Amino acid sequence: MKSNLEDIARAAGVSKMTVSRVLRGGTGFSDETRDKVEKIAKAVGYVPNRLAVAFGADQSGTLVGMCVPRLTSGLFGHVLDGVDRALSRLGYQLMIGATNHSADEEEAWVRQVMAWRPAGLILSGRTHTPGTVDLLRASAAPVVEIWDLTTSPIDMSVGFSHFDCGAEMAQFLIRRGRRRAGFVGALAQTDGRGADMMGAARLEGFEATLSRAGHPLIGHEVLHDAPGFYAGYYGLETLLARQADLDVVYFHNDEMAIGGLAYAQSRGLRVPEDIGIAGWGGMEAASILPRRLTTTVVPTTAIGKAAAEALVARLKGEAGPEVTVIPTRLVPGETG
Amino acid sequence: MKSNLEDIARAAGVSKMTVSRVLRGGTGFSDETRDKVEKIAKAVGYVPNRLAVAFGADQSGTLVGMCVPRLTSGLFGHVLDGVDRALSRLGYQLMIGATNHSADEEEAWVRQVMAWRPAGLILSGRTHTPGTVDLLRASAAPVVEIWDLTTSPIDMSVGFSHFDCGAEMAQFLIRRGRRRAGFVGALAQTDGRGADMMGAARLEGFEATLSRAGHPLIGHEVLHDAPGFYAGYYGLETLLARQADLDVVYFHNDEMAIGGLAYAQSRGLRVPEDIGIAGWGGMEAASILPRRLTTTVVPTTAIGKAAAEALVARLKGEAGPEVTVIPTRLVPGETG
DNA sequence: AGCAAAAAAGTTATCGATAACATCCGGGGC
DNA sequence: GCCCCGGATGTTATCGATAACTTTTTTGCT
Repeated sequence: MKSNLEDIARAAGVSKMTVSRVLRGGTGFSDETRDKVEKIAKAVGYVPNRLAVAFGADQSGTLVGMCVPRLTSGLFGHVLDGVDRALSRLGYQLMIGATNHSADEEEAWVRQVMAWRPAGLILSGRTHTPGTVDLLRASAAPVVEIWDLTTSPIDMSVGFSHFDCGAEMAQFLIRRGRRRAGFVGALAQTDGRGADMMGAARLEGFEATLSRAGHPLIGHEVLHDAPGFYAGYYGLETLLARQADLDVVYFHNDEMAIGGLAYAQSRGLRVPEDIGIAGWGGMEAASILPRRLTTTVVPTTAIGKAAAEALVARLKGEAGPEVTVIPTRLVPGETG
Repeated sequence: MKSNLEDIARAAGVSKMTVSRVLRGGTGFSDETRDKVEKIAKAVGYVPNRLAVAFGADQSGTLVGMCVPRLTSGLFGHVLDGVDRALSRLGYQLMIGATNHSADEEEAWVRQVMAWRPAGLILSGRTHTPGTVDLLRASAAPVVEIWDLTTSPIDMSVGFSHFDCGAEMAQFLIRRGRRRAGFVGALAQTDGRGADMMGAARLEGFEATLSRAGHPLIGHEVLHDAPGFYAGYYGLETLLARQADLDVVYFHNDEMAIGGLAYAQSRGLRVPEDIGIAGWGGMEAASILPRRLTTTVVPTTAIGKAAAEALVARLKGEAGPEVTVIPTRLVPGETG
């Protein structure tokens, strides 16, 4: 059923080349020829073969690969949306993958995708295997690393500093009079190798700033579990069993913070009077809560959009920015 | 930097064909040749060119296109995750797109993707433009329609019946003694053409069952807004302004139901004593609530997995099931 | 009319992998 | 010694679009 340029050319009594020129809207043909070719192309339902075009050019031209840690993350869903809106409007196709927080899975994905000769890639995070870096450097495709900012990106970087997020939250909580802070985090899924803590830089920034202010971190609990509601609930339970005298707890993300909030309520602890709760990420659903969660809002869609735009600029030969900072915003709320 | 079979062949002193045979793990070469070729391929960092393979075969072989209404939807994020896990394990690549609830945008996306000659497609919903259907029928690629079940799918269908979801909820609420039900929904984004109500079949099933039971739907409010927390909040406000005597309200989804819950609380209405609230979808974050939301849980990941498996079965020439029903589950909760 | 210039159209080569077919070579059977 | 067989390897054609180039036709001008 599929027809190609030659079929149309034969039907129109012209050459393939003329058909190609007409359908790409170039010049070098008469109005009469154009009408005839366009009519036939429409009649036979011609669908161009990008495989052939891409193969001939030895690069896909309009294929962009994007890899995120998890497809089920609300935050990355919005990043993906920002990228998709910006790219699809310009005729690019998006090939996606998930690392499940494993650098090895990322390498496997990059290897698969490179076989399609993508025009560009968007990766999440700044930690990659040496094999991944080799693959990327060997190709001419521009790469945007999003989320964690890198001062020395492979190519380009769009995001924010997790360290600064943690530091800012520490400062804020100290200003609000908190003196005995704890932290509840989550481990990324292991993959044989040691598991990294997710958003570890946030804890570092938090801890360093607390120490500098003279009120060091009292305790922390890192769960080996998906960073969701239940991990927050049980994480706070475990942490308080060890350190009952905390006056504020900083959570890995809003879902976990909400879980912590639920635990505090179940124990009869008043928030924020008895204990403060702070999250991170700016989860939409947090607006469910009767009182606004103290958190850091991450402009996810803007990151996706900026990443797509930086990539496209580079693809068009313009000198895109090497590092784009998308500032996060601490939202005071009523729980911290 | 990129090398091809010929480079390796030259270095190894053999022909391209022999290299191809070795790297694909076939037969017809000596151990000595295999070792030499494999060593060189690794040394030069050979990455096969799937563009060339796909082009030669006149179909991509391992490229699957998937289109969802919104990338930011938590439910579809999980569907996407189910599909990705099932497919990436088998070496397929996933090309995604979003319709933003517009059949025309879906057609545009399908047209773009067909140019890549995908091995198969996964679409969401059963409403497509005639142009989309033509494109799909003209290609040999198998198509899985997910989410809404269709009795007459283009090819295959995996999902559940929205009508039945609505009907089941109506039965449940009547059993709980509700007699004056209302509904709050949301319009899909318009695209010039008339906007369809999202999940319209759910309202139909709800309404039909209520009528049959002798307690017809009293009122409904359909907002022209994203189906989120605020739409639920203001939707209930508007509905109650017109019909103050409702004893239960069924919402388009859990986000909206939670918004409705917030409005009820702000008005001093007791839930479920003064008014019942029911949602749909099984949003994870709903577990945040002090009392469990009455809702219908949709097994999103299972739908994605089943869709991927049905597609792969068809691609392997097996006769996959035409229609796969993934049952939803009504969760009673304490709000309805 | 004649001729140059521009417009319209055609030809050829190319991209990488692979199926299908062709060839080469050594060893065993007669 | 010759022939056949089969394992190892090489050769050719192919897929669709397009860049670069060439040829043909038309137009405009004197």
